[in-house]
Amino acid sequence: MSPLPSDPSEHRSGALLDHLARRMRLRSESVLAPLGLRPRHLVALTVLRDGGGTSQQALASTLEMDSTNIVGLLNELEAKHLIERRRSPEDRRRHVVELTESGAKHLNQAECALAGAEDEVLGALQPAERETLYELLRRAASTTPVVCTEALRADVDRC
Amino acid sequence: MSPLPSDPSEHRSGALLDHLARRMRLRSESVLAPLGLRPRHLVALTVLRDGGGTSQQALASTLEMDSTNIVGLLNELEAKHLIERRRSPEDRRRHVVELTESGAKHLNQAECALAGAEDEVLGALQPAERETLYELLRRAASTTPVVCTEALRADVDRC
DNA sequence: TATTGTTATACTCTATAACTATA
DNA sequence: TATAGTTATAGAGTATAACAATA
Repeated sequence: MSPLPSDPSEHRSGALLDHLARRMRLRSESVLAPLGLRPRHLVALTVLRDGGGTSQQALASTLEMDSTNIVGLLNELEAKHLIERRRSPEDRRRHVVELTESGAKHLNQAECALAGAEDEVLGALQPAERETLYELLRRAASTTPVVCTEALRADVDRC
Repeated sequence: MSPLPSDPSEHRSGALLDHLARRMRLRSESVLAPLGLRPRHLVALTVLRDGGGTSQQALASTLEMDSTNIVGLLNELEAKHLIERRRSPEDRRRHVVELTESGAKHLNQAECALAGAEDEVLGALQPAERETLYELLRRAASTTPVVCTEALRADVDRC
């Protein structure tokens, strides 16, 4: 029993994505707990490593999270000295958020620890297939889709 | 800026899965709201369509959700007459949960409506690539991974 | 005694609104 | 007036514990 659409012509990936992400998250929580981190922390650290110093608003936009939740998230990471907040010299309203050296180290350690969780969740796929999956996910995630709720709502009328 | 590991040899898909699933979920909520459904409902309906009549415990195991949350979820779906609960004749403790005709119809309608959301989130991929992605996700989801928290926790020591 | 389902409850995650400071 | 960040708070999602019915 698994969440697959019965009509092969449909092939909606949404439910599958949701399901696998949940499985991965449940296992990641166990793996990251000893490090004092949660999956959400890891996503933020990853973005900061690859995106460099950005404002909190830019971070909120990238993660599609409410900026109020970014505050608490960064507070926790800052308390662990994994990130740093500096006032931007150009615009003193902005906080430039950057990964610390310790943050980068902890991120690498966490990613290594997560290999086991991923092996478990993606165990049905061979290494080459996992690589393909990674590449597809990476490309899909690299674009920031335009949010247009009204247009999406209208879609339901077609059905 | 996007959540990609910087070291190509790592290729951890966990954060990417989390990120894309979140994007999909945010859009799905908008699409499903007019139908009175939420993403979680759709996952359950999909499993029921493909898995046939199962007990609530089996459903909890498949979805890796706590069984107490299954109760509320099914209550909502039953109130909308999208699923039915029947006492199992063999074991009167069990509730056999099945999709109603109306439930199957609403599920198809919802999946059709979700096409727009998926187009938005997976817009960077071509149709053939989306098909590949779907197939990989489907195969990964079709196995129920063994939950072994202790073994996972031990992984962190390697890093 | 063990299992299925349920209720009650607490805890976490997330979003909305109002506030401060800078522009 | 508008923007970046923060705080307070309410809502949804989830898990833990105790219970009822059945095996």
